[in-house]
Amino acid sequence: MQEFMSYEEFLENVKEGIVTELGNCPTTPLLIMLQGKWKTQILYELCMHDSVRFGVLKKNLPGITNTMLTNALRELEADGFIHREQFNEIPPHVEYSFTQRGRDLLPIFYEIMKWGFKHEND
Amino acid sequence: MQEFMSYEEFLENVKEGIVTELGNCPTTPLLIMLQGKWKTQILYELCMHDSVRFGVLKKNLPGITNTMLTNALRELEADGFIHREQFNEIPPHVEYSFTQRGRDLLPIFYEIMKWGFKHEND
DNA sequence: CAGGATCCCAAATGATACTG
DNA sequence: CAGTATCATTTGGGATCCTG
Repeated sequence: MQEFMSYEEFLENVKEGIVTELGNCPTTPLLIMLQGKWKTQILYELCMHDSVRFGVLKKNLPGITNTMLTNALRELEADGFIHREQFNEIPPHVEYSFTQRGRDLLPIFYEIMKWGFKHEND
Repeated sequence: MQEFMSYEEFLENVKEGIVTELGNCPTTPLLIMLQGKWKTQILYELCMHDSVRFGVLKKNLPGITNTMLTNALRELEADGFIHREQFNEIPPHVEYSFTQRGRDLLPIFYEIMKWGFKHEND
């Protein structure tokens, strides 16, 4: 697998307008997949726990409804970011965790947090 | 100004569940500001040009309407990401460009592109 | 416990025509 | 050229009640 350009190369290419060649906005598909009011918060919660249950997510996301949480989880699963494991015990429960595809989002969240930190007083 | 933790520290903190302490999902405010069907595409276009005109944006974003483009630009301006400069010549035109706040989004876009590159064949 | 099924509403998006 | 104004439509989000 070929290496992706470094950030310095990226900046250089942007400066010269070369990045456009990479395609029609390669950022878009991911950003579309992350749209929806709760998805990024859910992913953030998953950053914090190796594995997390439906009920815990609901408790940690104040205001979310069953419907919204279920929909968001289903879509995140369909997009391959998270993994769902069902335990048919008594009482039954479900555990959600990152796939590798999902875990690879961490650098993005890191940069977003970094931005937030730098501009928190703007 | 205090330095933000390194990515290695970030991963370590995530692993230990410490990142939560930083606040209630510091990623959220930014992600909310970037919501809307066209905003990230517009910002991407701005990455490519130091300054870009309304008409050029409209041409490069196939399918966008005047209304949507105007709304998105107004909101991006209100959130401090872009700068609007009006030239009252004949014919009149308007140039949009990044503020520093907007330019600081570049590392995020870089990581998003990197993710897209890694997972383009998933 | 972890949802599924409905129904409803507000907001986001969009098409079209017009203007400083 | 760079928008406004208006109206129509789609979609996301949510409340409530029900179930394997």
